[in-house]
Amino acid sequence: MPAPLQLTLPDGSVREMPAGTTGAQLAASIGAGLAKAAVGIVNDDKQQDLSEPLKSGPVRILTLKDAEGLDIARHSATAQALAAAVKEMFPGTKLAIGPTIDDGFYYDVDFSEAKRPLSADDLPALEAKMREVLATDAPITRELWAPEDLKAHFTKTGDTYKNEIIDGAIEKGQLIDGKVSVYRNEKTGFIDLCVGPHVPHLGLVPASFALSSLAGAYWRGDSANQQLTRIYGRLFATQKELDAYLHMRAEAEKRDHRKIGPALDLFHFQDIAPGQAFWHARGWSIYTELTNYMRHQLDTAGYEEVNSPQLVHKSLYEASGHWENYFEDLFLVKEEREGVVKDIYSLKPMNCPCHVQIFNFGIKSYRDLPLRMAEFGSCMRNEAHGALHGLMRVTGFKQDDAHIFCTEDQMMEESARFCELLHAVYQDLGFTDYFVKLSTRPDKRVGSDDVWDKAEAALAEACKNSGLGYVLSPGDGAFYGPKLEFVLRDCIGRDWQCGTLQVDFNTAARLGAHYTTESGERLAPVMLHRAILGSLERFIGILIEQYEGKFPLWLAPVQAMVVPITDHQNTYAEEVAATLRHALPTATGGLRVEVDDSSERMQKKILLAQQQKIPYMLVVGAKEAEAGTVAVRLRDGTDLGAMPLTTLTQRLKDELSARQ
RNA sequence: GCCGACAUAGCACAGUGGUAGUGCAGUGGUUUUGUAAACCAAAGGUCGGGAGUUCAAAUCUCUCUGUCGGCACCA
Repeated sequence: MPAPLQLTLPDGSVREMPAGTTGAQLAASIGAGLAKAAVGIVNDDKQQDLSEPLKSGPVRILTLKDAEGLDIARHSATAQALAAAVKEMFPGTKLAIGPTIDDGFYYDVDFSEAKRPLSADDLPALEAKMREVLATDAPITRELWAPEDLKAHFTKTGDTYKNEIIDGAIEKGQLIDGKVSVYRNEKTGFIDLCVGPHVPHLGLVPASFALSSLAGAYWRGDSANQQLTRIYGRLFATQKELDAYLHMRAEAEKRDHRKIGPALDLFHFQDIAPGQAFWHARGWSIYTELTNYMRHQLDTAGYEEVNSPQLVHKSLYEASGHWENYFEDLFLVKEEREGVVKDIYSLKPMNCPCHVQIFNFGIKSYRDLPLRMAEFGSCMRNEAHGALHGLMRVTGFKQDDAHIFCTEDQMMEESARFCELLHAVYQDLGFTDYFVKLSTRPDKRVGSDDVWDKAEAALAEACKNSGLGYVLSPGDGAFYGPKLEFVLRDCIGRDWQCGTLQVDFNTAARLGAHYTTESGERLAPVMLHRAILGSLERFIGILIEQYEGKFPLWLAPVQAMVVPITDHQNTYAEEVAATLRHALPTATGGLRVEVDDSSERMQKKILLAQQQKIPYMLVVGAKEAEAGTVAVRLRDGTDLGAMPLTTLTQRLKDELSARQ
């Protein structure tokens, strides 16, 4: 007689059950309600099916209220309902993989041998079919198959991608006693390869889901492979949560910088210059303020600003390695004479090789290091067309770019100082929840492994010293060195690299940069490539979404709108505007004040200023003109009442310096 | 670049083979107004570009460009 199980419940109590007890039996022994709601169980820190026997140790029964339980339901929805529905409605399709994601699930399916491709119009019917499958409440049972038998099965059903997954599992030694787990729908016999767990019966998958969109996706994430059709779905425990999620998405889309930007007259895009913003006066004032702010920050931190050429001979990029690594993305300019190409130049795709040229001018000694060289240089990259995305991913952009030339000994301190500066800047700009990615050596790279070891260790150490937690992203480094990426999130949850710190032991040496050490040796300096905002375009895109266009006073394109009540106050309004413009300096000149002298009624003028998200509305009527005051109304509707201009100026001055 | 979709007035949209529409914005006029939309009028379009089918194309087909959702890429 095997020893009974000792099961520790989440409340700390211990329950003794006979050996062989399953999760389902445990749930039933606790309560009928729990038994009905259970979708899986965590036993001994491992998720498993309710049908599996338990081991002694901690147990936690999962329902849709647990994140893991919801994940199981999402998993069953895609693998058992969506997959089965696709196979039934579209003969000839081949199933690939169907994992869960943050808000739901997707399934990748090969439609190349189906009668026609899947279109978004098919989603409602597909979703209805899923609901039919779920409504059968079919039991889902786990089975272990010999790999060869299972491969024969999938060969028969045409799902040959599954066989590749099985082969991969064999290779990685992931079999369970030489077998592979599958899940079977007991009513239809549909079988999907899966490690599980799954809900015990389909009735437990909530009806609160929706197929949301279609996309292309490469098999195994490799563009050399077949492209599959990815079907996305969202699933939550209750309809209320699904509705709340969809509502949140709809609200988030209103913050989209691609909508707000043109609506606020900040910038626009046009076919004649894909991926390059036309910056309007109002958008450019933000650009100017931000650049000016960064310039001050860099100056204080001991950087010197330079400017390098726009169009550079290809030999520089051949020497740096960029020609080989990014040839496709260079904008080339051919110099032709009488039909013969004499020379090829490239629009500058990044500043670093040019900065090395400046470094190389004259002999450098260890006394010159660290040398911090900054440039708000204009760069052009011919990005893959499908990659372009508003201001976030563009072909033409400027960065708050700088390269720190330093000795190996100085590298750590410089990295720490950079992380500190970045943090201070992000705080000023209202970003506190950025996250950090450490991207390590890619397959295609230059330099020896021990140099990479050193560079990667330096970045990890820098994070540690600055108290930054990071996510490791293996293989995502630049070809010349590893990098820290400082990532910000846009309104619809997409992540964008903004700041970066890269340790480069290769480029300086490749381009012949060196300095004389104390002992008279000639050594190549270490280069730290770093940016805080990253692409100004991208950063402004993020800022627009962060503030929903309601910029803090110092960044606001129009900082105050003077609203005369009748045209008798137009002259006074102009005087007020002129006084304020002269009273307070900004990066674009004086305070950015406009007067709405249109013949609209005041109510309409306020509405328009509000829609333009102008922080201050200064209403002037006969009373104000008489008293030499303005009636101050804020963007949020607050009425501060009438005040003398000097009071207002002080208030604005304080607000500007606080950058709020 | 790849898969799927989309492109109609400045903006938001309607129009599925037979005379190109609505609202807002813009323009002209009237109104002189106290904290989120005054009134009237006229105007505004090579229906993204090109080719084709048809008596006839915004509408169907092909192609190019751009955009959107993803994938891949991101120095």
